[in-house]
Amino acid sequence: MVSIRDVAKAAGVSTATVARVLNGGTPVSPDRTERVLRAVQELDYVSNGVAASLSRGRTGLLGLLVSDIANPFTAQVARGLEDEAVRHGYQVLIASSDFDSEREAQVLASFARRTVDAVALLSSSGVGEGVARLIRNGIPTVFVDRRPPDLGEIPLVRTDSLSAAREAVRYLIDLGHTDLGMISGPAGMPTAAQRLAGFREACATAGLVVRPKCVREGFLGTQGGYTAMCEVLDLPVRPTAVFSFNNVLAIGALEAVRERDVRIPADLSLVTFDDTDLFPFVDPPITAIEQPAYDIGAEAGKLLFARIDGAETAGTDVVLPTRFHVRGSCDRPGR
Amino acid sequence: MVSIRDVAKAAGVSTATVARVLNGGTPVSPDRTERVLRAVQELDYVSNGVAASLSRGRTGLLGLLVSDIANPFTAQVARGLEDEAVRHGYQVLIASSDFDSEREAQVLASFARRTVDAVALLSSSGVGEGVARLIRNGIPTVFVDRRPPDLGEIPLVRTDSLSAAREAVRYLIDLGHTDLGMISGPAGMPTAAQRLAGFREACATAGLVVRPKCVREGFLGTQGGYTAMCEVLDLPVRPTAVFSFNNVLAIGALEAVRERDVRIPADLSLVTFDDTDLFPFVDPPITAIEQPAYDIGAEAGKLLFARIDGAETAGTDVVLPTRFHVRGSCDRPGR
DNA sequence: CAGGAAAATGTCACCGGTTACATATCGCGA
DNA sequence: TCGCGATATGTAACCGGTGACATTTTCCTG
Repeated sequence: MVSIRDVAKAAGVSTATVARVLNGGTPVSPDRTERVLRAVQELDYVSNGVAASLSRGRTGLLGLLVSDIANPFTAQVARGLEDEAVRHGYQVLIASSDFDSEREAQVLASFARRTVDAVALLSSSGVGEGVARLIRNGIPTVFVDRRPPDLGEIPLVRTDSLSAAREAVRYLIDLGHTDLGMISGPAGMPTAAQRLAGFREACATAGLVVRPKCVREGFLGTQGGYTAMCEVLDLPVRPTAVFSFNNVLAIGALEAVRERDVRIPADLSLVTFDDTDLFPFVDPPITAIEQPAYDIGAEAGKLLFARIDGAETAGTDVVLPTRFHVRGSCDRPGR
Repeated sequence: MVSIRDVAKAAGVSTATVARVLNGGTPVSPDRTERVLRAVQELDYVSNGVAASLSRGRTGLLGLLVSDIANPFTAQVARGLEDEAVRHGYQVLIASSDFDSEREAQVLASFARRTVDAVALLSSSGVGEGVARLIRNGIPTVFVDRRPPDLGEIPLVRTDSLSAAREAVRYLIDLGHTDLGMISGPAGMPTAAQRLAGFREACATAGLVVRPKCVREGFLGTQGGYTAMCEVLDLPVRPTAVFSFNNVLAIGALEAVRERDVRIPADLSLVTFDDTDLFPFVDPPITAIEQPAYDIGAEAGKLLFARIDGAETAGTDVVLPTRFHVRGSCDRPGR
């Protein structure tokens, strides 16, 4: 492996001069500059970033902990974060946890060991100790989409789940529905709690009673949505409208619906959090709440780089707007 | 920042002993082991992975260059690769190139600088010089899905695009279609060439003439699919069936179809490469060729770790099977 | 042409683990 | 008790840039 010393020797200069030529900063005479560049060329020298990181105390790495990078929402967020990172000369280390808190802890520990310069967290549970260590080590951290309750001082980038859910459910209620159900997310997940709260609020405001059996906590993945929807549809009396926690669960829910020959929207109205390119083309087109996933990621990146550049970001929550797409999956009940 | 020397001092041992306790290998007396562990605990010591990487000459990083991590196929591949990486104690550095060859070159250069232990390439163009440098530096490399023509010796993990396309198109022909169109991908992309070749082969075998105007080269993104499909649909005589290069283009194509009130499958049959969770629920359900994206990523990982472990992998191409899902987007022509 | 500041360049300690090698310690048989 | 191999432990060079500081060169002023 050819090192900076080899280049220095070949060019007949000191390592410092080589570094100066390559990294800029202090000027170097044209003559030497050229000699160095030629040596670099001839030796096919590639500077060792690991050594540079060690010396500088900066890795140029951003850690991103997600539950599953294959989830479209997550992937969009990742992309937004990455673009922001690239803008600052950074790269992104992505790790999926599958909502496994042990795995989460491992990932955070590994981020700490690698001394990533900042961490974005888009995952599930508390990960308390892991995050605590990041904080202790002064690694800028931001939560994305959701944040454990006990970590309020760390910034969060999110959408207003509660209001968005409330509005969507109100839309159902305004259509005339009085018996609503929800395919919710895992109880421990803050966004699940918020969307459920929005659902309940809207119902309560309208004076509607929510039957407990109509609210199913789906574990994540399409399978969870399927199971939950099955339970709802197999009730002796079905609700006339269902609100889904996210698009993945909604897809599972659609499977259950199809399996039972339930007609949407005639027999059942459906609204879901999270939009998808294909929802407009589903039979019927799915009414959905769109989250600006890309922007969420980008915003998280901005926050992190602000911190890296020395700004104080504690307590800075960023709330991005949602968009409600009314399509064809809802109708008045009893049609 | 507390270092191994601090721990050594606190425990009253040498740094070597600390390293031995933490990394295993040579045994350490129980007494000292305990003192070290306590010191680690008390000082909240986190080993510096950068220093370790420099010293060991291994980073435990896998570089993954993709065109866009937000693409569902890509994200699945990434996930497969990541799971394999985790199994080996590795993490994945993901970078998107947006098919920009300059960006690709930058990413590869940065992978080289970071001395990632291996690289998986799922991107577009030649990236010739960048890849050449990886090879020169002995960094194990694998292509995923597609490989530039001049780099045959580097292993590739893929599906058999050509046959899959041929079979799908034959399915259309067997339905009675004689005037077929294709929304193809960018000409430079090997998979685009292969799928197009499969399309042409099937047509040729059946003695069908493909009208040049019916084959549109869509640049990528839904927008590209939309534009291409518009051009096809605006022909004086429309083909009766269209084969789409991938699911993203297909979504764009669906937009064009909807805009023009073309009925699928009555007026137009549609088949696309790449499946999606939602295709079964689209109106009509989309007939599609599924690629085992996750497995492709996992397989790529296996190949890389085999190389890292010293195996010779040059020339080892892995071809994974596709699955053809017949749904509702195709019918006999003229119905 | 001396003198001195500015600009260019060189030297080298340092970042923090790792590991080859040297040294110390222990156990056991003679 | 001595001696030797086996085992445990310590020492320090090394990985490859970086950048503070020292030194040299350049160039301008008087």
